[in-house]
Amino acid sequence: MEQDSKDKLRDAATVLFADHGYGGVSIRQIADAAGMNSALISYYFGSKQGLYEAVVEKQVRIIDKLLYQDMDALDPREVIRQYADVMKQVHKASPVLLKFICRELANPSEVMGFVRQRIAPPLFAIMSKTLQRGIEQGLFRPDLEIRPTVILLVGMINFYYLSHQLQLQAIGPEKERENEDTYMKQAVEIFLQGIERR
Amino acid sequence: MEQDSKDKLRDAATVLFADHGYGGVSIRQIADAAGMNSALISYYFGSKQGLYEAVVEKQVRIIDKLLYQDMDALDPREVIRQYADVMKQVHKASPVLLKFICRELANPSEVMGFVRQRIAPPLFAIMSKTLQRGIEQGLFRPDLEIRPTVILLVGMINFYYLSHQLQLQAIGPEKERENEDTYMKQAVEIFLQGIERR
DNA sequence: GTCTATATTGCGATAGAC
DNA sequence: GTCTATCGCAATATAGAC
Repeated sequence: MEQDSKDKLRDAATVLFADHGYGGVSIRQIADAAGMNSALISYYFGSKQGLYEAVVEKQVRIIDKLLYQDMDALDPREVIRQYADVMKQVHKASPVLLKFICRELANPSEVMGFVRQRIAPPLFAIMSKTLQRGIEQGLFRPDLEIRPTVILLVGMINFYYLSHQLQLQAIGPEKERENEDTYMKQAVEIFLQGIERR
Repeated sequence: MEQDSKDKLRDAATVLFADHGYGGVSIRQIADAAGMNSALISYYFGSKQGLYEAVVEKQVRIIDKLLYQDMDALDPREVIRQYADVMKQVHKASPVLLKFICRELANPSEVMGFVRQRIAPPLFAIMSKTLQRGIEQGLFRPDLEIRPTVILLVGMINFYYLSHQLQLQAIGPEKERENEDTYMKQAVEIFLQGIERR
């Protein structure tokens, strides 16, 4: 049962850290949620921080697996559409990921800078290249500034999921099935029309 | 000196809470940073939580003051341009605001849901109305879904500031003066071209 | 591998002197 | 209005039994 106990602890910790942050959760709460003893955290992970690192490590692996596929051969517009689609999968595969990212935006070293080091750079590299190709092919406006445009694209795609965490239904009924598909489709459309050469 | 001490405590707390979150800071750290005694926090604010509420209250007041002006008479495109401009001012007036918002996105009730209750609703109301007007005037694509488009706009504008907190320079040199003005100008341009009726 | 028990540290809050 | 001293509690981590 050794691996089983370790996994149970890490899985329970993932949810609790996502919801309450590193400092907002005690090892006893985590152990209780996992149905284990708190001493096992030191045993398996060395310390509370070691456990946190194990949690983050697993989140990063989910992204790596989904995000970094070959996209160089595709039409640049298709890469952008596919990015939106992959992010949908990422957030579905790991509904808590965004909470960790938010925490890190608020405090880039809550425990370690995993977004800054492991997530953002490869993503920005891919997208910069894609925009550059689109400009060279005459698809996109030649006056586009690459970096701001990448930030814009990434923000557009991900902010939808951020806004969801706010439970904003109260401000106006979310229309029937006005769901992530509606949003993504329209966001990508607006972005592509917005950067199109004309 | 009474008001002075109170202000010093709240100001020191603002920075620390922004950087480390509510649970990540002790009242003793706050008092030290303010050059005051920790007992004064209870004296002035009743409790640590009372102090946190005072900090948030002040942040909300900064936004209220800048954001909610009359915009009904303007060209809808102009409202969008002005929104980008006001957000520039907001983030300049309160560089820590975004950290509080991020924390609340990660944990909608760190201590209280001020974004959900006090910031988001009026903003969404204004922008929904503006888009609606633009569609009626034939300026914007009639097939726009209002709600997703508002989320898109708000995300676009604010994600730039979020990305700044990541200190992403390493991923490629930030070009000379490729600053917030460049970003805002281009983001608004792309958005407006993207939602334009054609 | 898992438990109990505990050592140690730091927390928020307050009583009371000045 | 500000300080010192301290109470009571909960935290992490660990020693040692099983």
